[in-house]
Amino acid sequence: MVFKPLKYIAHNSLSFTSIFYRCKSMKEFKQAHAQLIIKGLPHPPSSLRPIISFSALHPSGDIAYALLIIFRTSTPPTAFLFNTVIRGLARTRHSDSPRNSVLVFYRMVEFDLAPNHFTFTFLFQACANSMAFNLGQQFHCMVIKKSWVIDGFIRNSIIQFYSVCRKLGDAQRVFDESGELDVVSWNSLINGYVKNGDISEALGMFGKMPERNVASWNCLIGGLVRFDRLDDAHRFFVNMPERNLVSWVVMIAGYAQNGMPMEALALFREMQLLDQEPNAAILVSVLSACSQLGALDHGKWVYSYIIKNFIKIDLILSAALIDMYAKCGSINMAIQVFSSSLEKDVSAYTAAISGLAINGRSEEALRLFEQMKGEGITPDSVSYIAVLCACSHMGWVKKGFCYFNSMLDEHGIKPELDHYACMVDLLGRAGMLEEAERFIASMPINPDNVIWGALLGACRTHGNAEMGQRVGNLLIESDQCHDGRYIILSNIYAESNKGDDAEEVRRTMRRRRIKRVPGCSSIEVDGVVHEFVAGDRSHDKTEEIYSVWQEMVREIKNFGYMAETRGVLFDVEEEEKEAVIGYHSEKLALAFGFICTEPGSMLRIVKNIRICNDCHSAIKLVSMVFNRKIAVRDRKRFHHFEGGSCSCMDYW
DNA sequence: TAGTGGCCTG
Repeated sequence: MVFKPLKYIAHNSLSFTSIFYRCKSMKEFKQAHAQLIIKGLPHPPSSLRPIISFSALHPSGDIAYALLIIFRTSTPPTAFLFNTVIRGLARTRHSDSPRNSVLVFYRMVEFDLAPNHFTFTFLFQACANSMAFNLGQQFHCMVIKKSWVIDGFIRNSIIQFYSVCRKLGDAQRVFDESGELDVVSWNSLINGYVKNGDISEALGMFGKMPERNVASWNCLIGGLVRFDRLDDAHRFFVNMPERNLVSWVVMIAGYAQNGMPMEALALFREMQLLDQEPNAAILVSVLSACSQLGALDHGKWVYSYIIKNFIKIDLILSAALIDMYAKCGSINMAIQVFSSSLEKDVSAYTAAISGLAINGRSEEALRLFEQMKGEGITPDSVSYIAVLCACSHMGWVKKGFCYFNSMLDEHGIKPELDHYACMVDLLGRAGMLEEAERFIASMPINPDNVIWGALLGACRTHGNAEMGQRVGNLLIESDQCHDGRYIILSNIYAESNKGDDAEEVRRTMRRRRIKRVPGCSSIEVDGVVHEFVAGDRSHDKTEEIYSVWQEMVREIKNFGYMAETRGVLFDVEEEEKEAVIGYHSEKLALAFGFICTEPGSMLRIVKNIRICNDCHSAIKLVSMVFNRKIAVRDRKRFHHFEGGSCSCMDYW
């Protein structure tokens, strides 16, 4: 190991103290400390303080080292030093931390050092951070029994502790019994109600607060976001007297995590216009919004912002970047970010594996999965979703089952509903419908509608009307509000020439007032995301879009394009059916892309539902005839069209 | 992000 030489040579303990304060990492720090020891210099209290503070509190610190110094040096320890170690343990959200905090606390007592206000605040924090209810309760009893004066900090730590442990009755009692409450007491309790699922109580308390600070508003906004009340959250956000970085994080992350990526980006833009510097947490949410939208230009901008501003790419940010590039269809860039990360954890690997899988590079995905295991990184339940997804996209049934079985056998990971859904998808796509149904029957947990939905989709793909009808009706009755299942069932009927049954399903849908979520495609041009629905005429360039597409159709018809009208329900002439599917949203987005971009450049389209057969074959031909690379991301995966073929090899 | 410290919001 190579150590950088010390910049300053110290000759007495006091000058060492100033060196300790300048250290940037634990490695550097230990090197300086070693010099002090080698020189045989003493550890006066003034030099012990920075030694313990650094080792116990610095992000690269080493709490065991701090304890070793306390116990091994001849200088008698002080309550401050013990408090610092307890504080360090309380902050680390590690499962051992409360137990270790208590052990350190007992050693402190053994040294005849009396705990003080700081000690208890840190101990309650440790218990809260690790949800150690019994332990925290014992400390609460101890404080009362010893008639310890409970100051504002201790009281608030106790309220916070009970709130975090979801013991709202206890938290409320401490709150009610205290004569002197401050804004932090209110915030802790409000947050307790939010985390406990009681948003109305939280709102009520917020209304009654004698004074509020920015954290009070943030607590409430965070609560509303948790309850999917994004509009209410935004109203509070707009009206709050002042905002801090956390306010922006709460709101932007709220949008990004609730499927409102456009709103997340709009708010991020507002933040920039106000010259507010984003932090890594905000950039992670912005990247997630870019992933959802497939907005590669926005994502690239975030990446260059990170580089330009020397923002540290930690494990979370690195996984977010990999995910963004992969979900925007730029898989090579995703792999580049992955390869250049110095540190890789299971999330980074999983983002890369899943990225390769959805981009049709399943072999590499599985190779990377094996490499990850080879590096000694244990896969988690999410990695297995990515792996099963890779198998499913290629129809690798046998391999899929091998991995599925290895989850429990090799890593003790119990398959969850998502994994079973992947397996049903794998069997269903491969046309093994009977096997898929038997697999569902053999599941040790109750199958949910996602699983039956996967089977229903497969019934349509493989034209099994009998099973489709059975599964479709079961699904529709168990969840009457899901529009997609009605559509698939009616399509199954339509495709097996049962027009009356198909129409009946549509009638039921209308009777139950089920609103159909429209198929919607977006394309990003010059950093602006343009959205289209089927038959959309709302765009400024509508006339041009339609005429360009008609021209393109004429062209590809010369190369054998025939409109695939099998799935179109309406009882109309063939020509009209062509018109219905002729303006699917992805086709409009594609035509718009042709208008606005240079010939030969790549086009990226994102669709909210699965691409239909007709669009798939039309775009294949467009890629060949017009010599364009076109990437279409549908609900499940990417289709990379080039030279007349698709990366999915027509298996999707 | 550590300097005799502590409670609330991500």
